[in-house]
Amino acid sequence: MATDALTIHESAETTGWSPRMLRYIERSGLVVPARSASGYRLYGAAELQRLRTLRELLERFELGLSDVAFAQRLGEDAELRGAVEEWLEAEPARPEHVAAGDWLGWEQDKHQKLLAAAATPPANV
Amino acid sequence: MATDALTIHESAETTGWSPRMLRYIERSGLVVPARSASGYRLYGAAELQRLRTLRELLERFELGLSDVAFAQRLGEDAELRGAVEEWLEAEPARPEHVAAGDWLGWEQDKHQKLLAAAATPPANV
DNA sequence: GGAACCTTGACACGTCTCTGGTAAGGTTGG
DNA sequence: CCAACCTTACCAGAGACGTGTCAAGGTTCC
Repeated sequence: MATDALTIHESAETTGWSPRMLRYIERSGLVVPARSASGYRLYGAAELQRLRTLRELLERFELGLSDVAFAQRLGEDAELRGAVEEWLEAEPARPEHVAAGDWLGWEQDKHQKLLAAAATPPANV
Repeated sequence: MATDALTIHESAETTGWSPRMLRYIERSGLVVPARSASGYRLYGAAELQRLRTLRELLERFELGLSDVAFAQRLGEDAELRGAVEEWLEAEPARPEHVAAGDWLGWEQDKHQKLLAAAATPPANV
């Protein structure tokens, strides 16, 4: 039945994660494999790739699974994203070269940031 | 600006945080107050407001300081943001062809639908 | 039918987050 | 000068995160 779908142990070997962690990652909502009729996890090529890149991502930036999970939540929950964005935009006294308003512009669409160009950050204190 | 700047204890009282937490929040990079010549923390009106809204933000969405800190990091580190964004954009469990081995266990993903209908129509491949 | 898988659930341990303390020492202002 | 602030630094404890392991029970397949 399963064409190229791997079981959890096979997936573990090819991705570098442990079976335990694959279940944990699934629980955290980051990589959710399909299931066979009897409930076995089936990891397809997409999931496997995702698991490998996830590994790289975490190591490269020293992130935790919870960080990526939160980022995902940000991408899914517009209300949350808006609230966080709003809070962060009220940058108090941290003058970096940060473009306020643009940053969380993921979920691609276009690059029409009307407000970014208009409002100029205040003369910092 | 020495006029309306509060000390850490005063700020604690007006924001609801404890002095201890104000230092912790500063350490996490979320609200960094100015310092007096001798090193005393000086919270201005902007910081105080930020602290209050931070409180609301955390409670309203059940976030942790680390979550907001990570969001801030996302906003500042373009490379990180790009990497995370890229990872998230890769289709996670969007089964078009996965529907072959259909299983009944596909349950949650509830608010995904709700929010999809609410505000973020795009987000496709 | 039995070996070799898979599933969920639970115990466990180290580390981190979030808070609160306490201690040792500098600042401030009456 | 001294009380009342402030500072940093460390101990502590509940809870979450990241893993491993083990148990009891279904599936698969030869």
